[in-house]
Amino acid sequence: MPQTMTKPAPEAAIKRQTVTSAVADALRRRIIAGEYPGGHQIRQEAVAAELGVSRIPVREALVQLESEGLVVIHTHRGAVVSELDIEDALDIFDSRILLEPFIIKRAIERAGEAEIRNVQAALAQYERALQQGADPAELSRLNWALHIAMLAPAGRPRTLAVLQSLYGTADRYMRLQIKGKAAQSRAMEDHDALVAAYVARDAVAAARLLKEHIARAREDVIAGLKQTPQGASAS
Amino acid sequence: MPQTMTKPAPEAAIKRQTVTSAVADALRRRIIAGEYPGGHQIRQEAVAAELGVSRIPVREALVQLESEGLVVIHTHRGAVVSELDIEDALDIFDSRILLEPFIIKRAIERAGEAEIRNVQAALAQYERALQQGADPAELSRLNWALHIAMLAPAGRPRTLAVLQSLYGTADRYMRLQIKGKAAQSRAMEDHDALVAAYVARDAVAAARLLKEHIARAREDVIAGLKQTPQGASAS
DNA sequence: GTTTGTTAGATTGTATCCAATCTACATTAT
DNA sequence: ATAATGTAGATTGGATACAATCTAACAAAC
Repeated sequence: MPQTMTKPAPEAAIKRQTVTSAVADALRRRIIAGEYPGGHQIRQEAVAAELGVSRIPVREALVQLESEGLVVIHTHRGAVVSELDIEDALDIFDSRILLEPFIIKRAIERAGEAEIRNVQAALAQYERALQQGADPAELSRLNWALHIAMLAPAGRPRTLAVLQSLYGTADRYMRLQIKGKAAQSRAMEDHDALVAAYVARDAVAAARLLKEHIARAREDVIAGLKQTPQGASAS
Repeated sequence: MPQTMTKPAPEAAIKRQTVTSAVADALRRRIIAGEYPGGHQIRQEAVAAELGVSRIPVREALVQLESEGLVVIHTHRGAVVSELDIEDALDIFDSRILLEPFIIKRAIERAGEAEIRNVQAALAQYERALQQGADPAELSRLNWALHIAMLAPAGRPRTLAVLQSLYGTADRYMRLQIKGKAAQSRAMEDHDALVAAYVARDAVAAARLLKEHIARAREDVIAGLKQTPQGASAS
């Protein structure tokens, strides 16, 4: 009998880069950076020519982005970068406030030493970037990486995917806030306290701090949306 | 200065049926019905030939389905129908338990007379179908329509979309349970009590009942998964 | 007998081309 | 002048064709 059992599931299968995913990354970056502001029409032909590919991968990338909530596709009329109004922001942040504290409690219960160290490393990386004055895109990426590091040990990949999508949708609108010095220092305090509770394995405190942290981010984004009703483009 | 012209969209824009969306519907139906069991490889060419279309809309439909969690696409190796294990089920139902009770509270606060009547109508339609012995697909559709009718007045379309996706992913595995007479009568009791609280505008009671209702569905699905480790195909 | 290299077939990824639909402008009738 | 209508250009949706990659079977070497 075959004792040389073929591995039933490698489980670390590499996700090879394809043109479609590369285009999706490029478009996502442009939308989040504000290069394509809300309401902007994305012309398939233009994107294809600019990136030196055909329109097929561009279209498939747009289908992906629509599922992420970044664009809306109207049949025969193309893809438009979706706009976030205050209701949408409340929608997104309320869901995060419900899901993330629950997940972090479970994560703390299940996190091993290695996971704890990952969280500390993610925090250190974030603060280092902050001190070095990294650009908002990098800061946002590292901020979310910290959240992921804290939440991932819960072993809830589907909920995590939902959260990632929600974060990505609101990300554009957090950039304006993330620049403010006041918001930066407050976020840093939040993170320090949160990671401290995490390392101490105080699940209840961590859940409460995370909830408050997200609530503050929500207020920041809403305040920003109120004074900037429509997405201002970044030249 | 534009004062408040944030809403130029008619908001009832029809979503014209395209071949891609038709293919997505067909594949979704087959997966949910168990015609394509978990682990089944979906061959683009075969689907295209069978539906009389080219492979392009099939590919775009698969990208959509991947975002819904129904399939997993491996580069150069095709799309495989995703399987639900017990961890996934817990993942999905825990998120629903967190989100739906919150949303229903908000919905009850904002529901008008017309929305209340919609809920009652959805319940009546569900129970009528149950008495007439409708097939599981129809029952599941009406069950979810009832949930949507109760949740929609909250005005949280993004959260609702998330819930729809979560429901759709677990839907396949609820079919087996939905056939059982015991589960059916219990679900009917749940629905009756829930809609009664909804009509009485008792938000707290409705949230509690909904939470318990989803928890019971979760237990049913988990029990089913335990005795049927892999998705059994429906001939 | 096991393992490694090779090669043919199958399957997916992408480019090119054609058809269907939309948008904008010009024309005409009221 | 205004509104309705028709037509041309632009843009997206879909089909066909080709290239890249994977899978599996087979041969050769240890």
